[in-house]
Amino acid sequence: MSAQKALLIDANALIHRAWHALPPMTNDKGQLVNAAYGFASVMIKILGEERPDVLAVCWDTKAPTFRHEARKDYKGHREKQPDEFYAQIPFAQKIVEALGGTNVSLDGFEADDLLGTLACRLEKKYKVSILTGDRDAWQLISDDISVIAFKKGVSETIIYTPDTLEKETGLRPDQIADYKAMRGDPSDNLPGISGIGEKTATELLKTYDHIKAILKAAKDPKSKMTPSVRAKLVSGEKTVEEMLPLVRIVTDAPVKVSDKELKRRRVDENEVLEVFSDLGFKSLINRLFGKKADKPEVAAEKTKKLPRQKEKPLVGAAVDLSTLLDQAKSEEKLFVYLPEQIQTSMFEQPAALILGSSKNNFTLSQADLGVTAVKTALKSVLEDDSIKKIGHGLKSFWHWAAEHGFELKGFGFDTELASYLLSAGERSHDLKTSVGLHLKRILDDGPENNLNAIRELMPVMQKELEARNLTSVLEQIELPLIPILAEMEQTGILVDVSYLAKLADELSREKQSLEKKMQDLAGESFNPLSPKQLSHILFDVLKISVKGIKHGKTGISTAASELEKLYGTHPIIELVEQYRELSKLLSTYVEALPLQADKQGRVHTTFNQAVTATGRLSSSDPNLQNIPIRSELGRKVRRAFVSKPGFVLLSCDYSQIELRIAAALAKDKNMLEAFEKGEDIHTATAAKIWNLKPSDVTKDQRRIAKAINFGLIFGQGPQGLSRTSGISFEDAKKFIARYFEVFSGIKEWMEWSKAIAAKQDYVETLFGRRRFLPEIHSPIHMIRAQAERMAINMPIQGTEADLIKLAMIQVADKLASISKDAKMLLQVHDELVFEVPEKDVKKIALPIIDLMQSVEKIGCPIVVDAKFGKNWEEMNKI
DNA sequence: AATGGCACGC
DNA sequence: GACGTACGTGCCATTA
Repeated sequence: MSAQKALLIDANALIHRAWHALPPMTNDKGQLVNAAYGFASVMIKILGEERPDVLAVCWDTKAPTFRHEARKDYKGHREKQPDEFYAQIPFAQKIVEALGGTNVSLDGFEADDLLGTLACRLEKKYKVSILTGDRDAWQLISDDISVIAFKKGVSETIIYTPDTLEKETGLRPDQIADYKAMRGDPSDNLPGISGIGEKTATELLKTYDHIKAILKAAKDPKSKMTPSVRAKLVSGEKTVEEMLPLVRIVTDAPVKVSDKELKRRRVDENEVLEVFSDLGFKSLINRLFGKKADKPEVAAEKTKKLPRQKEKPLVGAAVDLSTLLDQAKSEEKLFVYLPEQIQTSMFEQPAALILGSSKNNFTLSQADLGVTAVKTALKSVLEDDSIKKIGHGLKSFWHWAAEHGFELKGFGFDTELASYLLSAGERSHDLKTSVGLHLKRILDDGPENNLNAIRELMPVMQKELEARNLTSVLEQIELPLIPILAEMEQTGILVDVSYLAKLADELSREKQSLEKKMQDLAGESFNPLSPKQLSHILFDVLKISVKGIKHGKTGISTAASELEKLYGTHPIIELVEQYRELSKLLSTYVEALPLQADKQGRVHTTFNQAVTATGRLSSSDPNLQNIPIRSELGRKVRRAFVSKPGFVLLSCDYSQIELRIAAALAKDKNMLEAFEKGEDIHTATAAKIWNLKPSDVTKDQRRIAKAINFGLIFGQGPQGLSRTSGISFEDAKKFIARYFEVFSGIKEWMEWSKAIAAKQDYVETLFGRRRFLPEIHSPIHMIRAQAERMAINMPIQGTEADLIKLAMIQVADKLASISKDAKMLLQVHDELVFEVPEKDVKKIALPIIDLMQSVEKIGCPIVVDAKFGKNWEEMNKI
């Protein structure tokens, strides 16, 4: 039997947060109830999550505490809140009672001390969690006591155990009081030792373990402390000793309540109903009991005036679950909405689910999900491929389903993806925006309204997709891709955490030595990551010549491309570049990745399917599509991505895919010919430009040809070419002219693409995915030119995206049939990464290569290179 | 919290 | 006469 749970709450912290976080809300009696409302909302949420057996809610009292007596100015500058705030405290206390909890307070002690006392007492019998806003409670943490803290606002929480505390602060719970005594606490008006801040205090505790040892060492002239720190400590000793009893949380306050009294009582629904309806909290009633509130619960003072929903659709009437699921079965479709998707604050519904048929809705509560019969019924529908799911962002729903033990099947329509296909490049494809754009009205808040909006949006969007020939892109590409991406995200990729720790050590040391070298050169200390400070050092202090250097809005640019021009003028330039690279790799990858890994050491990215303007995926949290590869140092980072024992990573990438697509779209004879012969494309290009035999092409000529080939994909001009390949503007112009003579098909296609963009306002990929380019008509040259480059790039990049997405669908299917252990892990635009059993690499790689190459006949041969290895850096060709 | 600058990938 | 290669994400410093 698992241990019983006790939940202790710092009520003052909670209600203060709610008071500040929420706009004024008045109920129908004219009472201000925002703080009580927020308090209740968080209580409900946390009780649902924790389900504690003991619930004690601790309050400060008005009476001065021993701390005030010791220091007259304790918490001296705390702002007094208006009476409307204090009036809500009794409301909150009533709520606690109704929810089966016990209010605890004691004159002369703060809530913290009561938490400490109760935690220590209950720890023997219960797993104790303390919900609080401030860090003082960290000192109470133990193996059996954890602290739940609010992260931002109150919507997210973070749980501290001895381990996580150590990780975040480097300190043990018993060092927290010492820390605070030295550092002080501005919010309590406690001074601490002046000159000892966060860093020094932590360092000292790490070195000397506790305050006594620190003070002792401070008096020892032979100690390793710097003289200034020593001096500060010696003069601050008295303050510290005065502080210590104040910062220590009391664990033996004379609290009278017995353990038995603290046991959570059965919640009397009628009592809750009475308290909440008395306060006017209709939505909370709704949340708890699933009953419908007729009106918005409280008349919030709206800051914005919004037109309301035009008319309430004649759907959405509530029915019971089995009726609804039967309807779904016979209609072969099911509308779904996950309320947490739009959870913007703590005050909305906790995780539950709304289901809909064509005419009815059913709201599933968290509690419903605990019922076996409900789960069974749900499973038969969610896992039925023939019952098509319709929702907004079905990938999230897949994850939700997986967490609850369902394998979601049947992807019928996704309003988010539809919105993306209809207007890729829009910043947001959220439901509110879609409703505004396609239904021409404002979406009212509330999960049911959201589900109803999805139901209303679908036919409208289907028509628009049909009109733009985008139905097949949705049905053949985007919808089937959903479960594949979801599974890749769920699987994650293994990172070698201990290797990264070593690397972090090595790089930090290197970073410090660079810092020192730069300081010596500059003669003063500065932050090389601050463009302002850096440019001051370079151009004012060191007086490096600035000829030909760009001036940005804020001053002289210090971007790498600009610093390159200063190469050789001063040794510091090189160091700055190294320093930047190092910091970037450290902060973005080496230090960040281990924090993102799960217990098995795997990191799970999110593949965003509705972000890019061209149809590509993007990856975030963490972004695994920009793992370094080019520099020596970067490859060290890449090495951290590894396969699990007995497996290897397999990487299959499309070779020169964008250029092949360009050749195919343009039907350019010469370029297609080069690809058909299987020649090295850049050498072949050079050979054709300069009328040479391929074997006579020099390295430099190949390099320039390669630069032009790349430039083509981006719509680059002579200026760009001269910059990227280091040739003169005049030469660049000549080469480009010659290039277009040889590859006249390419030139013609580029002109055609710009023209077609101007004619129809959009361009499209081989599969019909569109990007709208209204700027193509701009009278401003620069804007128009930009749109023209997009008109060239999008069909190429977008076709690539379509191709690899189609390949992923086929490969995922194949993979399932040839190996149950092999997994697809990542997509990096032209590359797919798999984790496969070591012994089966070839058996698996060959069909994958085959599928990727033959996914669509585009009129140009498609070639896939495959490599495998124990990590993502050292890989061998297959 | 939002913005600009910079750096990483394809 | 001017003319800055497409598409992304994340970190840091700065400003508000």
